[in-house]
Amino acid sequence: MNAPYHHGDLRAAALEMGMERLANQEQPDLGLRALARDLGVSATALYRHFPNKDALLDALALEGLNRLGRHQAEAASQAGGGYEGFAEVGVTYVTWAVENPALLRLIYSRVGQVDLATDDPTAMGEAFHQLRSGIAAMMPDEMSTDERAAAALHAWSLVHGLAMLILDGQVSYDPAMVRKVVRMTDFRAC
Amino acid sequence: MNAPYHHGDLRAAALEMGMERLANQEQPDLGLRALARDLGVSATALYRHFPNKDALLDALALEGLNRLGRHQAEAASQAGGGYEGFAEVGVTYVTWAVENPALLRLIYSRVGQVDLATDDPTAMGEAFHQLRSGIAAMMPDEMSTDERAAAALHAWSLVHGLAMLILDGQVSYDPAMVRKVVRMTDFRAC
DNA sequence: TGTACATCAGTGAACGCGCGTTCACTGATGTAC
DNA sequence: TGTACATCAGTGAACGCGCGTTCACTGATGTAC
Repeated sequence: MNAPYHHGDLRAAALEMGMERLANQEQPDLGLRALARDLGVSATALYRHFPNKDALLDALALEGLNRLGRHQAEAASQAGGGYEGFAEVGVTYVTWAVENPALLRLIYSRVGQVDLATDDPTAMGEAFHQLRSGIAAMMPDEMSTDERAAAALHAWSLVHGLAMLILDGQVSYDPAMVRKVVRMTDFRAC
Repeated sequence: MNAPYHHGDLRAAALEMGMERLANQEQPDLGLRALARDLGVSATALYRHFPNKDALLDALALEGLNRLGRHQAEAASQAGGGYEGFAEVGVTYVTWAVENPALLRLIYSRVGQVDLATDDPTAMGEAFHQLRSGIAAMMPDEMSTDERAAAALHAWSLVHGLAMLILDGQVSYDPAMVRKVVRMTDFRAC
């Protein structure tokens, strides 16, 4: 656990503590009062930095999505192009999900709803768009735009579904199995 | 809405009303008190039929899983064998999920946790096992047992992931797109 | 340099909410003799 | 046939909980003159 908040940027401290809480949970349930308690601060203090709880959760989800995006981008650059790189990035997605279950759930639960109240309603959509286009960019060159979109959605669905099945306890996490299952998607051959 | 409960089997009425509530929600949040209110019955009355809220939710999840299983089995028998049947069953899974978002979420959220308190803790595991083996049975004959398991997991992950992305509002529901994406998994060719 | 004032991040008390669960109870139904 | 009794599905009141949010407030910090 972090040290309780003393002085400084409470907004940053709240996000940090929130991320830490999420890192130690399976479910993304996060209470504003509980978080304030962790910070050693009154619940109302948080209202100086977030208009309401939703905004706090949105900020956490956005931060999480950015981390995921960075992680994926890094994996993509390290793995190089071609099929090997593509498969590696897919495995990386599942691994990250397994390591950040509550955060992944929070991300996907927050993006769906339209949040016109948030100061930057498009931020998360933007971040997701990057994630998606990152996937699409790894498709074989000879594909048409439509084919790329479908193939990207296929790949995203596969790794996301596999991750969710593992997070929900349907499938035990086995890196070798993940690798094997991900590599069964191969757009070159077919 | 159903008519409020008058007399008869309250347990059955509660399950029915619960299923109806879930059918009209996006999220699987279901309160014991709220359900009792819908039934026109005191909250405590439900304790005559369920030991606690968890048992109620488990019963609903089990019922939902059975419905899903029946739906999948029916689709499998109608679609016939071979690749066409396999792909059709996959599309059916996604369609059912889109039509029963809260119920699907409830199912997957309940199965994970070990519920030793429940009178039949293995019931859901059993039902899921059937779902899984139903998928595995559709794999090409020439596959080894290991290959079948991996291929079944791949197929399950794909449709489940696609369904979740749609339920979470990441991807708009487009039957033609679903069909296209599902059919990109083809274990014959590769 | 000192004083008046605005700003603003924090506080604690309070509101109202819905929840799961417990408790002692009532009243109808069925059964034994 | 009538009476005593057990069973059991329901009731309403109450407990304690944690939550998100509001309100009027305090006290430190910085700035203008």
